[in-house]
Amino acid sequence: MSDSSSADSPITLHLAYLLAQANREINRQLDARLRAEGVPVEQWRILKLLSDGNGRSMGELAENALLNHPTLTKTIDRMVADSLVYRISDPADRRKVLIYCSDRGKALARKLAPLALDQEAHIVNSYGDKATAQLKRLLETLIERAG
Amino acid sequence: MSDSSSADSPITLHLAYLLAQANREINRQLDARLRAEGVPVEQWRILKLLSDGNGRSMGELAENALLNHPTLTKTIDRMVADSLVYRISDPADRRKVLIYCSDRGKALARKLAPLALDQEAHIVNSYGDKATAQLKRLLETLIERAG
DNA sequence: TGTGAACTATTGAAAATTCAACTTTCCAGC
DNA sequence: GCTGGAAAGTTGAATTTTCAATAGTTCACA
Repeated sequence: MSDSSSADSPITLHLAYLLAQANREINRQLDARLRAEGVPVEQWRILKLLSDGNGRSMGELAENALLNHPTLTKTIDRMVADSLVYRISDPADRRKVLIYCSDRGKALARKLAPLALDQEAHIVNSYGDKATAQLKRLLETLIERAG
Repeated sequence: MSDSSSADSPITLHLAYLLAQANREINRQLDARLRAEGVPVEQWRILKLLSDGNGRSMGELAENALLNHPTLTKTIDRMVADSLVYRISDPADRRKVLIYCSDRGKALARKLAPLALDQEAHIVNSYGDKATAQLKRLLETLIERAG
């Protein structure tokens, strides 16, 4: 009988590798569009998260923007310097700092949103409506399980 | 009628975001296991790629290890310092540099492979055999289309 | 055969990220 | 009310990554 337990599959078939590869490619495309407007993807994510719901703590933002705390602190520093967002100490818990989008930040988010949607539309276009929906569903449940 | 074209979906539903999130989570888990052995994921990928086929050029490796050239050069520098791999100028094209795994590197790759497989096994276990296979298939074709 | 364009890899400076330590604030239990 | 431990954010040093420029090879073609 064949011994599949010792047949070590190439890394190109590992789930972790496939995810890294797909992520790299898709985010590279998105980054190219956004950088043409002078905005790195991390900042786009933050702007979009805030326009989905303004006024979030650093911890919440770090979690959702997929950044760890010190990185987020420094990214927010840059965005504050660019007047895209501002900090306000949370009156309900003064350990926390809440981040808000400025008008300038909101305007930028509105300008960038179509770029991101258009990129996704292009993918859906060449990849298929159903396949994309299915992929999203699978990713959502994977994240849910893994988290 | 409802105007779905202007309904801007939250970023948590964007494909690029879902991929980034899933990738972060799965790779975080893998990284935790590998770092316990003192090896960052990038180095694991390189070791595994070389054990799948020894003697690759920097360009080929960069492509497959999902690293850009200068980053790979410096990563290989570290691995050479640790005697995991070595460089040989390609006799057929002296612009190229071929990377080979040392015996030490091969031994490390053999030691690490079960960790990576075991992690995947855990995912398959909680996530389901079919769902995993389906996800992999979708990712493969997405990468193919996007590339 | 020799010249210039394209390709491969590396380098050094600049920028971003990470790690560990630190400050401030909150809260549970005494 | 105090006190000590936990939580939230920030900081500075060290590491890593990135960008732009460089050096060495190869190849097409005049």
